[in-house]
Amino acid sequence: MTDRTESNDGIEQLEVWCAGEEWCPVTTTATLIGKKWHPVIVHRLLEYGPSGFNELKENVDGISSKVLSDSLDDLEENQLINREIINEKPVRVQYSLTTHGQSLEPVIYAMHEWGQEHITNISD
Amino acid sequence: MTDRTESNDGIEQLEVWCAGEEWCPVTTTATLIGKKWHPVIVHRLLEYGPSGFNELKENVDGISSKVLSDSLDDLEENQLINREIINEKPVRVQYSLTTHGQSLEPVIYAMHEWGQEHITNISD
DNA sequence: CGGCATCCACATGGATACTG
DNA sequence: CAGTATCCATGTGGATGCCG
Repeated sequence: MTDRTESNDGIEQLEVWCAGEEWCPVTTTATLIGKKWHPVIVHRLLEYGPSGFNELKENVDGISSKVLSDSLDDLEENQLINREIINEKPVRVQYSLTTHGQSLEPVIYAMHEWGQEHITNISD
Repeated sequence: MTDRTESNDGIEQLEVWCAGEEWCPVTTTATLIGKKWHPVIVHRLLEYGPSGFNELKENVDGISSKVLSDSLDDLEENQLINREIINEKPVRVQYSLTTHGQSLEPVIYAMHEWGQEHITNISD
């Protein structure tokens, strides 16, 4: 399972990132943000900055309250975003990225770039 | 919804990637690979090169046949991977990345890097 | 070896309504 | 404004078995 580096026929130029490791960073990252809406939410927070709930709802292409709520919970649990009540009455909440969340920028950016370059020609 | 660029308080250094656009590349990319196993599968194909089904199954941390099969179908539909029968009897199938799939390398790599840097200190 | 079929539990997601 | 509650349809995932 681990000693397969010699069989990299044809892609030797590719650095073998985690061969022989017990856990895989890609797997773990995918577990955290490998959901349909998570990257989008992070992206919106990166792009528009700290946002309120409905503001986020508007910006994330027609996500429902429930799904957004669930996703935000999930992201907060994983310490990627911050939930802050900035006003009690009327209730005003602000979601922002934690340092952790902000550090995802390269990932999101890579996704964005890839999307721009490679998706239009698939169409559907 | 679109004229919010002036409210980017504090993150002006961030290029606004797709403000005002109808569709969002991040969303579309997330739709394609925003699943728990998809990035991992792509990663394994990047790392180990073309692989057979069970080989892939071994390398993707204990994924079940069904889920792997479904995922491969999905990825193939989206033209990210290639399914090639290289032997009829005994059956020998090889999955490899298409050009499209290979172009995901920066995305996967970004995920890998992020995982390495930021996950160990969350622990759980 | 490379799957697909089946069964079944559970998660996810949308719609709608309602609250403080 | 910021959600939660509820209902319900569909999706997803694991286990197991079987087949060429």
